[in-house]
Formats: sequence, C-alpha cells, structure tokens
Amino acid sequence: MEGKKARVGVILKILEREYGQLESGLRFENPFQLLIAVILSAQCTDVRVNRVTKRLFANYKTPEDFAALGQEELEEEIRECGLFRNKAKNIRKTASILLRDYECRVPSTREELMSLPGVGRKSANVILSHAFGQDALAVDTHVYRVSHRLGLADGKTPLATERQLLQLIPREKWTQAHQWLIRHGRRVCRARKPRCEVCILREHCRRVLVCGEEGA
DNA sequence: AACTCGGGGCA
DNA sequence: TGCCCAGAGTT
Repeated sequence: MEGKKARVGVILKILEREYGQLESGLRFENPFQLLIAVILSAQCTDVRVNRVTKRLFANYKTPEDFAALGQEELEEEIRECGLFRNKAKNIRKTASILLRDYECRVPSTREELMSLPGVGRKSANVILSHAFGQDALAVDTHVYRVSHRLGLADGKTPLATERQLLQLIPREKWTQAHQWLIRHGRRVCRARKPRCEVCILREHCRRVLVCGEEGA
C-alpha cells in the first residue's frame, strides 16, 4: 500500500507539472448552475453543455425560472445536448423539488443530491467537489479508464474504483486528480487510439506494450 | 452488483 | 445501418 501510494505520488506530480491547476470543464457561477449543467452533461461533451447553458442562463437563472418553464420550451433550449426529453423532464422536476423542499438552494449531501432526478453518484460527486469543496471524487469513464491503465485501480465497477482512488490519493488532491485524469483521458489516454507516443506517463502505464495494437 | 435503457457518435 | 458506449435508474 505504501509503495503504491508513493507511485501514485509520482504520477500525480507528473500530471500536475503537465496540466497545472484545472477548473471544472463545466462553466458555472453558482451551485444551481452547476446542477443544471451536470444534468445536461450526461452522454454529452462539455463544449455542447457550455454552449447551451450560456444561452439558457441568460434567460433563466433560478429554480423558479426553470420550474415555470414549459416542457417543450425547455426541450427546444437544450436539444443540442441530446436525451433532451428526459433531461428537460428531470430539470423541471429537480427545480420544483428545490422550490418545494430546499428553499431554492442546492443540497450539499450526496444522499440528497442523488435523490434528485437526473443526478446519480457521479454527478453528485462532481457537485460536491466542485461547488461545495467537499471530499468526493467523481469516477466517470475517463477517470476509470486512465486510472486502470496506470495501475492505480483494478476495481470492476466505478464505485470500487472510487474507493480505491480515495485510499490512494491524498484528500487535498481529490478534486484536482479528477480534473487531471479527465484531461489526460481526453487529450492523450483516449479510449480508442490512445496517443501513447506523446504520453508523459507511458513508463507508468500497464499497457504500454499493447498500446497501438488495438483499436487502430 | 447486475441489469436495462434512450439516444448520440462513429465505422 | 449497426455497434459501441456513458451514466441514470431499477431490482
């Protein structure tokens, strides 16, 4: 375990040197905006979400605004993010729950966040760590894939991987580690055709020998 | 933990 | 067109 932690420390140092301090890929000014962005971001790129929320938040700002929005009107606004019928439904329902139960504030516990429609464990962790500075590490497929390739985790589910990473990574680095792994996963350690030839972590990668042999 | 599911991306 | 896949929800 201690040896593994040392290895993780080396890897985190390399990522930090390469990428520096990173912010969330989702642009937001307050927890409510992040909540909406996170619901929209399921199976959708941050670029699209940011484009949509920029328009959206110019006209609608509060849970009241969103709860009052018609289903079809909202669908039209968020069409670009895909799954728009479900997402519109979830956003309107979530907004009215905030109105009814939370005095229009976004709750800050994982249980409460996950009870909102459209918010699962991954999204709840994003909100906890990025809007409330709380201890959480969101494991999406990028984090999952990269941490497995680097040998930081071998859990068979995102939850198992989350627990392994929480053990290995110092608490104060959880939020940044999440951002670094995502950035590295998007730019270099891609699911298909990983760019091993430019990877700064290739000597730490379990799969360095097979990279390039698959998906090419 | 294992499953289902709707729909977007890409071959 | 068909295959793959992320992530929420369900059991």
